[in-house]
Amino acid sequence: MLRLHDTHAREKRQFTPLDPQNVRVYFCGPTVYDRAHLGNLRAMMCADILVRLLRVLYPQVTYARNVTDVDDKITARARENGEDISALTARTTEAFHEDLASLGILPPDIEPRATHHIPEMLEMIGRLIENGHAYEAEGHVLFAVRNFPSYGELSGRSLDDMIAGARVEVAPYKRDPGDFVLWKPSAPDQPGWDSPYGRGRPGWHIECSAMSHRYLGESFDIHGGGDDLLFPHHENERAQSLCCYPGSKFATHWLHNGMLLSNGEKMSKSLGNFFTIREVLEKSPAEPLRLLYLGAHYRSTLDFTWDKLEEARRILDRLYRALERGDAQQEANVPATVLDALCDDLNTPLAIAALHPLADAAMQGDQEAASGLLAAGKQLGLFQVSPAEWFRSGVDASAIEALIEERLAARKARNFARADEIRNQLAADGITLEDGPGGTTWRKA
RNA sequence: GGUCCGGUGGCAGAAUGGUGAUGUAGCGGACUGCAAAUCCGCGAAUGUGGGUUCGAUUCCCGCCCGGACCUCCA
Repeated sequence: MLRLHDTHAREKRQFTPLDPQNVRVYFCGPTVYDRAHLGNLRAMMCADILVRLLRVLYPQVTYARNVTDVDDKITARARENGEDISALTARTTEAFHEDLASLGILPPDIEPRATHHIPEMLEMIGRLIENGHAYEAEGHVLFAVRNFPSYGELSGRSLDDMIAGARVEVAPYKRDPGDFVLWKPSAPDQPGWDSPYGRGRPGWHIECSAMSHRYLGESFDIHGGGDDLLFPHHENERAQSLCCYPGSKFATHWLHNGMLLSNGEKMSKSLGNFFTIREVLEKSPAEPLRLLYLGAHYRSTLDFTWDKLEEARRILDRLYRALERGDAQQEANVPATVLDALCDDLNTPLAIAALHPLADAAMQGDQEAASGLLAAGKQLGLFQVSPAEWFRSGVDASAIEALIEERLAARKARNFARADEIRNQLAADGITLEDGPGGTTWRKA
């Protein structure tokens, strides 16, 4: 029994799928003009936790996440780089996939690209013009917000308030300042497709409406993305889709994740607190980053700091140690404490807190607890490697073991000076020794 | 300016109309040749002023502070 906060209702609601045999989820994916940054990762992580949970609760989940591969930022970047647009988007998409894969984020079932769905978008635009929700003006096609009474309902703002606070000049061809572009004309050096309105390219919002419709139908279960997409992107998607397919529901649940800050401020290149996923993964294994994200509820603002990443690594050290000591076995069930936490609006901080008593028991040799811990961690996308890999991969084990042997001999001879010298030498190389009743073990510090 | 969200121990972070999880850090102890790891124990928090209530951290209002969005940023 899953409860999710629904942005539209502004409260937690019991999740009831339209079709319990096939839960359908759409998340807004990346615009592929540059490497993904830590902020982009937040939404992808949120979707990952959601989909992983839905997969244990329902027999089938169809998860679609688009790639926006036509956009003025892409055009501009390709020009700067002196690179073909298609080369830029292909390269960036591949990098995006690599970054997410290293964090254990499961790929979507369907990953539609905007440029492959121009006909679907034009089809929707045509219908919207026909039924009076859109109009042509100076080569543009615009959506008429005033013809859609519940415009603003999703994001909780009134059209009049928005216009009062507007800080951008309104294009003269708009009938209403709130109208937004479905299709816009392309200059010869901009990407474009032939259409009844002339050669042009789609507005941003229409692609998600067209692709969600194509793959998930007129009505589907969950639509998600970052909080910053709520307005205008999701508001506009909803307006387009509902007007295009009267009687449909579009998304029945809306999920929005909070923003990520870096050192207390919004990431920006000039502040020096802007990090791509790649940059972080060059300095840290991936799992601490995942744990850092999961340590905050998805709807709250999350502040990324290197100290938190380090703390996450220490927590993982302890959890992996518990798995090792408890000799965790695969394929146990996820303990109810963890599953219940996730079912309460994806409460990952509570789920992680529930890991610790399992770790305590596992530490004392409780294999059932250790196996439960493993299953729980895997449900959260953690424990992608074995404890042995976590603690001891990537270094020359035989050299270390030789030194351990030498140190053992020194200790037997009560030559502690030599024994400590060896331990300090290994410590300097990032290796920590642990003398236990069963002998000496080692791990990466 | 408009709309919205949030302010919990040193730090992170749950929960709740009635004794405020968990982690991390700190401190003390056990264990250890000394460490590391582990175990035991300790101290430590609901921004502020009102209101509702037998009782508020939780609900309501004001204030202060932080953040997001306001036409293409996850």
